[in-house]
Amino acid sequence: MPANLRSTDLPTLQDVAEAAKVSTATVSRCLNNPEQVTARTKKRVMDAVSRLGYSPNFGARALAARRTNTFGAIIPTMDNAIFARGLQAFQKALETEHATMIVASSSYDPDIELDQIRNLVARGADGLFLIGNDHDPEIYEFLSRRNIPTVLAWTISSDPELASVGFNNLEASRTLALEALNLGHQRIGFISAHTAHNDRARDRVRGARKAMEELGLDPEALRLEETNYSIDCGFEAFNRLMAADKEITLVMCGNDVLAVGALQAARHAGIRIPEDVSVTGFDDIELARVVTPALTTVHVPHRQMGRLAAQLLLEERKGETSSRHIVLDTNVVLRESLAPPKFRDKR
Amino acid sequence: MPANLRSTDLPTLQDVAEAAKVSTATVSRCLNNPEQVTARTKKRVMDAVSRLGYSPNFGARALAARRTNTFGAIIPTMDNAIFARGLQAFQKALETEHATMIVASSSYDPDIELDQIRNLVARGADGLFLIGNDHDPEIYEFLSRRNIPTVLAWTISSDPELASVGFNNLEASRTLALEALNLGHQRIGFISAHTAHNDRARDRVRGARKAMEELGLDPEALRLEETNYSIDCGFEAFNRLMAADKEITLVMCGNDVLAVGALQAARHAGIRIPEDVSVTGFDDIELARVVTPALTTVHVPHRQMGRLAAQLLLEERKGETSSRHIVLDTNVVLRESLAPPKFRDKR
DNA sequence: ATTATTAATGTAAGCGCTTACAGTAATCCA
DNA sequence: TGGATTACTGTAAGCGCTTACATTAATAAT
Repeated sequence: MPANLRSTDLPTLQDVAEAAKVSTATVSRCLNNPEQVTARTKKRVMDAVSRLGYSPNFGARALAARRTNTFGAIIPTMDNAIFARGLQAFQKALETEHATMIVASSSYDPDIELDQIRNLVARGADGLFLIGNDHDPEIYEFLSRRNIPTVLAWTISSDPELASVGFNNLEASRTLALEALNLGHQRIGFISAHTAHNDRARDRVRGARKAMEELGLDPEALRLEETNYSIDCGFEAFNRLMAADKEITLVMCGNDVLAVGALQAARHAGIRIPEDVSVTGFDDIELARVVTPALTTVHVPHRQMGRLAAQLLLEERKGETSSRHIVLDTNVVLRESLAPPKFRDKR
Repeated sequence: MPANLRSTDLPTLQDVAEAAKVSTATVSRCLNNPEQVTARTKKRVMDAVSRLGYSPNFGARALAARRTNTFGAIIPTMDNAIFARGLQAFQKALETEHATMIVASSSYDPDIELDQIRNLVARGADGLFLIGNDHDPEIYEFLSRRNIPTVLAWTISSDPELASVGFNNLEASRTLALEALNLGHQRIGFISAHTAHNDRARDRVRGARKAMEELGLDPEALRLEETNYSIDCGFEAFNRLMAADKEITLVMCGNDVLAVGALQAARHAGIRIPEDVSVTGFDDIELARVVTPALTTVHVPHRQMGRLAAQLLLEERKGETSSRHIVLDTNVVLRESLAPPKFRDKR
C-alpha cells in the first residue's frame, strides 16, 4: 500500500496512475474509453487498478463528467409489491447499458415527491422514472427547466412533452366493470385508494362509473369508499360499505391489496365470496392468485412498463426520439371471486 | 435567471453567493452551520436560494466534505416483502438525523453483492446495512480496510468486529419445530431457500434438525428440498416432497413465501391443510395471515431491526460505541396451518 | 529517408462544493 | 476611550475525477 494512503482512504485515480506509471488521463481513458488505449498500457493500468482495489469516486466522476449513468425512480410506496416487479425490470434493462437505478419513495405525498426528485437530481440522475400523471406543477416546472429526461409509467401522459409508458386505467377498469355488470350486478360498491393526488385511482373509479352508465345504471349510485393503501384499510372499508348498504352484491377495489382486505373482512363477517358478494381487484400482483378465493382482477404489464421506460430513457439520452407514448394492453383475469349475484330475498 | 446560467444547468453555490452578495463560504455555512451566520445575512442568502431554486450538488458536496450523510442498504431481493418493512424502518430512523438511504439488491449473488457494495461506497455511503452473516471474504476485507461502519441484520454476527442486530434463526426455528413435533409429527419435510450463501436458511434447517434430535428422532430423516425464492418454487418443492414420501405429515418451510407455494400445491393436489399435512412458514410477512389456511410461522421483528440498525450506524458515526450486537426475540405465531397429525392407516 | 497522417499519451483546467486560515467588524473590559 | 476578545465573513486551496488541447510516438505515403 502506498505510503501516502491512510488505511481508511480509498485509493484514487492518482494512485493508480503512479502505480502504473502513466498519467491520470490515461487511467481515466482505460476506465471509460478503453479503445483509445494500447493493449499494453491498458494491462499495466488494469493490473494497478486491481492491485490497489481501486474504484472510482462517484461524486468526483459525476462532477467532472456532468453525467452519472444513473437513473432515478420514484415510486409512491415500497410497502407492497405493486411496483417491485416494474422496478426490477427497469433496473435490469438499465444494466444492459451499464446504467444503474436509484430508488426513492414518496409515500403518496406530493411534497415528499418534490423533495425526492430534487434529491435524485442533485445526486446526478440522468433521467427520472415517475409513476402516474398527477404531479405537483412545481415538479413539471422543475423538470422542464432542468431539461431532465423523464418518463411517466402506469399511465398515459396527458402532457405531450413528457414520455410515458402505461395503460389506460379508465378503460381497463371499465372493461372489468362491464364484465361484472353483465353478470347481473346492480348494487355496487367501490373501494379506492385516495384519489386526491392519484390519477390512476381516479381513472379506475371513473371507468367503473362509465360502465354503469353504459348499461343504464346511475353512475352516482356507486358507493365509493376511499382509504389508505393497506390490507387492513381494505378490511375496514369493506365493513363500512356493507354497513351502509347490505344489498351490495359487487365490491370492486382499486387495487389487489384493498381487495384482499375486503376478502378478509367478508370471511370475518361470514359473508361468502362470491356467493353472497363478488369482489374484484386491480393490478394482478402475486397475492391475487394466492388468496382464497382467488381474485378476479386486471392484469397490468408491470415488467413491460419497467423495461420500456428504461429503453425510452436510454434512447432519449442518445438523442434518439422514438415513440414517446407507449400504451400497453391490460386484460381481465377471471378467477374465483367474481360470480353472478345470487337472487336474494329483499329482507 | 442569471445570464451565465443555461436553462439546463442547475444554479450553483456561486450563483447564490453572487445573488446574495456574499462569499461562497457564507452560503455554504448558511446551509450547513446556520448558527455561524448572522440572521440578517442568513435571510439574504436563503432568499437567494429559494429564488434561484438552488439545491446543492451532491457529488461536489461529497467530494469536498468527504462524507455524504447517506447510508447504503443491500438486500438479497426486492421481489417480495420480507425486507421491505425493515428497510422502511431503517429509512425512517435515518430521517430523524436527516440522513438518507440508498438501496441495492444483490439477487442472492455474492459477486453482485460485492459489486453493489463497491458501488455504494463509491457513491459515498457513510455506512452499510447488510443482511445476514454469510458474505464473501473479500467483502469483509474491503469493509475493514476502508473502515466502513457496517451492521449486519437478520442474524447474529459471528464476527465481533461487525455490529449486528438480529435474532437467532436456529433457536427460532428450533422452537417452532418443537412446537410442531410435540403435536406428534414424525415424518417431516423441509423446504428451504438455497443454503449455499445463506446462513439464515442454513440455521433454520439446523434448528429443525436439532429439535428432532432432542425429541429422539433421527435428524437425518428430515427430508430437505432446497429451491429458489418464489411461490412457484415452493409449489414444486412441495410436490417433490410428497412424491418422495407420501407419509410426511409436516412440511416446514424456511420462509413464508415458500410456505404459501406449499399451500397452493397442497390444495392443487387435494391434500387438506392442516388435516392431512401441516405446513409452517417463517418471517410472518403480511401474506402469512391472509392466506387460507392462515400460516403458522415465526414472527420476526423486521421493523425493530431496521430501526436499530440505523441507530447503531448513526451512533458509530458519532463515535459512540454502544452495544454492538443486539439480539431480538422472535415468537411463534400459531395459526391454522399447523395441527396434530391425523392417524393415517399405513395404506 | 522524409514528410504527412494518425494514434497514443500527457498537461492542466476546471466541475461545485467545504473548510482552514486570514481578515474585518462588533463587543467587551478597565 | 483604547486594546483585547469575540463573532462574522472572505480568501483560496483542494476533494478526485474528465476532457480539450498539446505533445510525442507510430505508421503511412511519397
